[in-house]
Parts: sequence; structure tokens; C-alpha cells
Amino acid sequence: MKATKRRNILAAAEKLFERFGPAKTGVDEIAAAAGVAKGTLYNYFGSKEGIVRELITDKIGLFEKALKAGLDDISDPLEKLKSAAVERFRFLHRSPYIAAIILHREGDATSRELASSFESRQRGIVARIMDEARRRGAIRRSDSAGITDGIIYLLKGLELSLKDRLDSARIEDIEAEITRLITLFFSGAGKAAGKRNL
Amino acid sequence: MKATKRRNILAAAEKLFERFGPAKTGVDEIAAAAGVAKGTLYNYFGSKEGIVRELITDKIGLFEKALKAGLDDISDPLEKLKSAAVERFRFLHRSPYIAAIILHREGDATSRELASSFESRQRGIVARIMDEARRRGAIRRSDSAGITDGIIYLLKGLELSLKDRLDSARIEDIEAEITRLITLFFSGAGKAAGKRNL
Amino acid sequence: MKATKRRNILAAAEKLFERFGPAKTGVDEIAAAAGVAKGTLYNYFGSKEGIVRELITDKIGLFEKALKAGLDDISDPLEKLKSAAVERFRFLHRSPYIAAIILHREGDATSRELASSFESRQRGIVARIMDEARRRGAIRRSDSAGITDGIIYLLKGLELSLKDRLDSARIEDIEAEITRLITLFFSGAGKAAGKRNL
Amino acid sequence: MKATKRRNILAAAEKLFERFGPAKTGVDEIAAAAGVAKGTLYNYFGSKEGIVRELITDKIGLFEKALKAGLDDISDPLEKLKSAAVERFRFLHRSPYIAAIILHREGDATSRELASSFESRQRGIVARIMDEARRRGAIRRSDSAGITDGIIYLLKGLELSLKDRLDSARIEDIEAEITRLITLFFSGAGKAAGKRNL
DNA sequence: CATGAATGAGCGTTCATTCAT
DNA sequence: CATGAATGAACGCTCATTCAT
Repeated sequence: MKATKRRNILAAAEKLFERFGPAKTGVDEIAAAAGVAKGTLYNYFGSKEGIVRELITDKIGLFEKALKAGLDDISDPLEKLKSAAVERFRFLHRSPYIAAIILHREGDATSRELASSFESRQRGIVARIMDEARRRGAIRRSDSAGITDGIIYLLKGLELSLKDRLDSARIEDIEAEITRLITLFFSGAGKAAGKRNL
Repeated sequence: MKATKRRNILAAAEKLFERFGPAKTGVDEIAAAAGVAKGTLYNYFGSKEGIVRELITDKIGLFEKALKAGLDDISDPLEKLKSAAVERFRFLHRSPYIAAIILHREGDATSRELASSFESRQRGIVARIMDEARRRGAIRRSDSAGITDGIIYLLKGLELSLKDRLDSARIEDIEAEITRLITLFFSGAGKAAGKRNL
Repeated sequence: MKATKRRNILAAAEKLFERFGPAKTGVDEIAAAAGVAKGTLYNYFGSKEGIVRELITDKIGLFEKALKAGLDDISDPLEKLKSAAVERFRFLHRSPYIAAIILHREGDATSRELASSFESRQRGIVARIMDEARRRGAIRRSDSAGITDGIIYLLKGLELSLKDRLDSARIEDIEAEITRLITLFFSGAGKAAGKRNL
Repeated sequence: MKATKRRNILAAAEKLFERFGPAKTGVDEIAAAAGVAKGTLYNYFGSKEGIVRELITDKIGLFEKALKAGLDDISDPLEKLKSAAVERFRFLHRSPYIAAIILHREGDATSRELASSFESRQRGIVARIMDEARRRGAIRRSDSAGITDGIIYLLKGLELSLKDRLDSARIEDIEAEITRLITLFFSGAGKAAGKRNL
């Protein structure tokens, strides 16, 4: 099993997935694009889903590594959060088929597990940032778990709406909106609300 | 064309859709489950997509009617918002295949249009509540559009994560989380953030 | 069984057949156009083919009556032949779906029988004209049966090519061509041929 | 893709087409008769239409090659014409489903194109023979295009009537009739006609 | 290991006919 | 007689997977 061939197949698959999505990409197309026989795909990956799985694992791995490295250079928690959110957005925007699996839970059981563990690690990253914020006294209340969830939901919802948004807005605008919403979430939208209800 | 049979078919289709989703449910299965011939489905609905469309239209119609009725009984904007969010959650939780279409934009062009118009009406409802909140002085800043978007994203993200959450949490807990997050979004999570960035 | 209803159905079917042909016309469409229920068609005609059959029988009957009347006014055999040929062409051109059955032997066994008997009567008409021509001394040889067949084949071949011809030629041109070919067939194309081979 | 299997499939298809015609022959039937899976047909031919196309193309190719070779051995134009006509008849008689497409313009666009180009080449062959006849002084008038058309129509009409004729006549009789009619067409049937009308 | 020909269950749709009302 | 809802076999085609070479 030459590692080169493996990489060729994955590269070919990725290109096609990005354009058409895994569902609309046939195994024949991947094989043709990679310059190997269809059977070879099965020797290496066992199934079409296997290709998807491996591709996602790889890309997620790279993204998470880069994300962590990027966060190390930032000290302010809110800035860390904004940066992480924008990077996450960029990653999912770059690989829409991964976004589809992460957000929509498409694919087989293993893919969904992958997505699930990705989200759990993402939550961990946000949670750690929140902890730091609390230690620094930047967060006034103890409900950091709720805030963490809120951040994650906010991002997911925003990422979900990407296709719609991209029709009318530029990427920079969307990134600006992400930081704005996170800031808004931190600062609160209402005056009296907090006093009345919490 | 008896209305009873129409309902039987829709009921059978709904049951299957809820378990497998429209994509994985064959026309033969619907026909078998409804106890009619395949051709009968086409006499009533014209196409598989026609069944999906009618089912979604019906359910959305009922939900929106109930939602509006429920909101009329509430005067406080934040309470209105919480109620709307919980009702919306319940609706999508009850009909996961509608959630799939609404959230994921799955299905054909018609389904996506249905989803798109649903979301636009949903946004309208939230926006109207925000307007009222602003008129009452409950919202301190003028960016009510941004807040509206934030609310929608929050809900979508939360609804997206339903399947995962339902493994570990009870529905009541999730509903409580929804109201908590909306309140949090109103009151703000951080102390210094607002001052520093806005 | 009101005769009016019968006629309505046939009229509706004819209109549709002329535009789309029997194969592309559905029983539903005929019923709708005739303003009756689908089942009624079956009460009257037994099957879709039954409608086709009856329609053809009617039209052929009318055509043959008119044809014979027209021929009575002509005395010269060659002129009779030309007239018959042109009338036949006009008839089949006016009712392309009948042409399809007459020429292509489409449809069920009964329709094919209808077509077969039509052709046999047509041959009879031409044969009678040829007999008269021989009695008048207008035909030099005794092979009048062969000539009759030749005429029929010539017409059929020409009618077959109608669709193609109609793209490039006007109807008047085609009618002129018919008389020209019949004349040609009578007068002979070659000089030496006849002497050498017969 | 083994050529043997390709031939097997074509042979199976041909047998069925000859009995029922391409329209009434299902893909499943061809697959069953060929002893292969349905998918295999699509691997080899892409579509049902592809099978029809290939079959027709092959047969027409073989026929035209043989036809040309046969004509090279004959020098007299009238004899050439007779031979071509008889060969053409034999070909269409051997492959009735091809006759159906050639004569009736049945089938999809591609089949009709095939038929159209076949007829155009056939007309070319006849036209070339007529040219030669004129050069040799065997044809008395200049309307060789009209004569060519007449020949083609004659043949088509005759071939159309094959099914009927075969009930009552032997093939040899029909072939004799073809040569008789062509000779007749050359020599002319009437005495006075030519003088009166041309 | 590599190949790619072979597989076949599954898909949504059509429409002439039937038959209970 | 009239109705039209119900029928279901038949259609051409797809594509992830298998397996003999």
C-alpha cells in the first residue's frame, strides 16, 4: 500500500467532494480522477464512506492543530474566542462537505461519531477559554457552561445559514458578524432583562 | 378522492419520514404502509415530492397558527421570545424530518423554498417582538436586527444539536436551557466586554 | 347510450390524435376533453384501441365515399388515377394518425386488419381504373396487375416520406409531384430499357 | 469488456427486436436473454437506445459494404438498379426492426438520424446509377432526380407492404416483382400518356 | 495488490384497465 | 349507464459493492 496512492485518492476525492459533495460524487468518478481502478479504492478504504471518513479525520486533525497554535498567540479570552470562531467558520466554509457532516449529521454511523467527537472537542476549547475568562474576572457569573453552549449554538446556527448568507454578503461581512454576535452575547442585549430574570 | 384516504397516506408517510427521513423512504414503502397501491399515491399527490410538500405545509401551517395564538396571550417581550423559542423547538422536535428540511435545506427546490419562507416568517416574528421590546425600552441598543439574527442562530444551533442532546438530557432540561440562553443573550455574559468593544 | 355522447368522445379523441397521435394521447385526456368520465369511454368503446378503431372506420368510410363520388365525374383513366392519388394523399395528410396505422401497421390486430382491408379496397379502385384504361387501349401491355401494384407502392412510399418532405416543400408541390410520378410511371423513364428487357 | 459478451448481448437483443421490436422489448428481457445482469447492459451500451443504435449501425454498415461490392460487379445501370433494389429488400426483410426504423422513422432522435442518413446514402446510390444511365444514353429525359425519387418511393412502398405480401407470396416472387416494377418504371406503362402529358 | 467487468436491488413514475358506488 | 378512485405491472436507469483474473 503505497502512501502516495493513498494520498492521490484522497486528494482526488477531496476535490470532487468540495465541488459536488460526497452524495453526488460517484465512486467511479473518484477512481477516474485518482487514476486508479475502482477496486483499489476498496482495497484502501473499504467503502465510499471510508474515504469520506478518512478525509474528514485528516482535515479535522489539521484544522485543530492550526487552531490551537493560533490561540496560543492570543492572551485575551474574548479575542481568543473571536479568533477561534472565525477560524472555525473559515474551515467549514472551505470544506462545505465537512460542514454538511459536522452540522447535518449526514453520513454513516462512524461519520456521525466523528462529527460528535469534533463538536465535543470544540466545546472543550471554548470551555477552556471561558474558564480562563472567569479566572481573569472577565465573566460576571458562574454559568460558564451555559455560555459555552450558547457560543457553540450561535456558531452552528450561523454556519448553517452560510449558503443563504453567501448570496447576499461577502465573507468579510460574515466574519465581522461573527465577532459582533459573540461580543453581543458577552455584553448582553437588554437593559432590564438581566435584572428582572436572573 | 376521499379525505380519509388522503389522511391515511399522509399519516403513513409521516411515520416513515420520522423514522427514516423522506430520502430514505421509498414510494413503495409508503404505499405498503398506507395499504394502497403505488398509483394511488400519484393520484392524490402527483409525486413523492408532492407528499413531502403537503405534509410539511400542513404541519407548518398548524404550528404557525398555534404559535401566533400562544403569543397573543403574552405581553412581555422576553417572555414572548422564550415562548416562541420553546414552541419552535417542540415543533421541530416532534417532526424531525421537517427539522431536517428546515435546518439542513435538504430536499428539492420546492422543499427548500418552503424552508426558506418558513425561516423568513420566523425571523419576522422574532423581529416584531424585538421591535416591541425596543419601544418598551427593554433593549438598550439599536442593533435589533443583529439581535434578531443572533436569536435565530442560537435556536438553529440548538435545534441542530438535538439528536446529541436527547441522548443525555430530558426534554424539559432542553427547554429550560433554551429560556436560559435567550435570557443570557439579553443580559450579556461578560462584564468588561461591552465596555471595551462597543 | 346516447349517440351524441359517442360523437363527442370521438370528436375529442380525433382532435387529440391529430395533434399527438394515439400513442401519446392518454385515456384520461380523451375523457377530459370529451367531458365524460374515463369509465364511460370503456362503456362505449371497450378499450382505447376501440376508440382508435371506430374513429378510423368512420374516417375511412367518409373518405372512400367522397373518393368514389369524385371519380365518377372524371372519365379519362389517367386523370382518374391522378385525382385518386391526390385525394388519398390529402386524406392521409389530414389525418396523420390514420396514415400511421395504414402505412406503419401500428396498433392492435383489429386496427391492422382495418388497414389491410383499406389497402385492398384501394388496390381495387386502382385496378378498376387500370382495367378501364386497358379497355380504352391506353395501356399497351397486359401486366395491369403489376402496374396497379406499382402505383400503390409509389403512393405509399411517397406518403411515408411526407414528414421529411413537408419540411422543405409546400403541399401543392407534393401534389404536383404525385401527378408527375404517376405520369412518369405511365410513360416510362428509359428509352432502351423496355426493348431490352421486356 | 469482452467482445464476446458484447456480441452475446447484441445477439440476444437482435433476436428479441426481430420478434417484438425495440419498443416492446424491455431492458430486463434483453438482460435475461443474454444471461447478464441489467447493469451490464449499461456498462456496455450506456442505454437501451445505445443497444439499438449499435445494432442498427452494425447491420447497416455490413449491408452497405456488401451492397457496394455487389454493384461493382455489374456494369449495366438497369441491372445495377435491380440488384441494389433486391439487396435492399433482402436486408430489410432480414431485419424487420431495422425496416421499422428506416421506413417508419420510429424510435428516438438518434434512430431517426440514423434512418435519415441511411436514406440519404441510399438515394445517393440510386442517383449515381441514374447519372451513369443518362451518360450512357439509357434515359431519355433530364428529370433524373424525379426518377430517383420514384425509385425510392417504389421501394419504400413495396417494403412497407412486406408483411402483407409474405402471407401470400414467396420471397422469390417478391424479388421478381421488384425487378419487374423497376423495369416497368423505366419502360413506362401507357401508350398515350407520355404524349399527352409531358 | 491492482484491476474493472459484473452485479442487482432499488429508484420514481406512467397509464390502460377495472369495478364498487 | 355514469362515475372516477384504485390498481399494479412495467418502464429505463443508477451505483456502491464484489470478486475472478
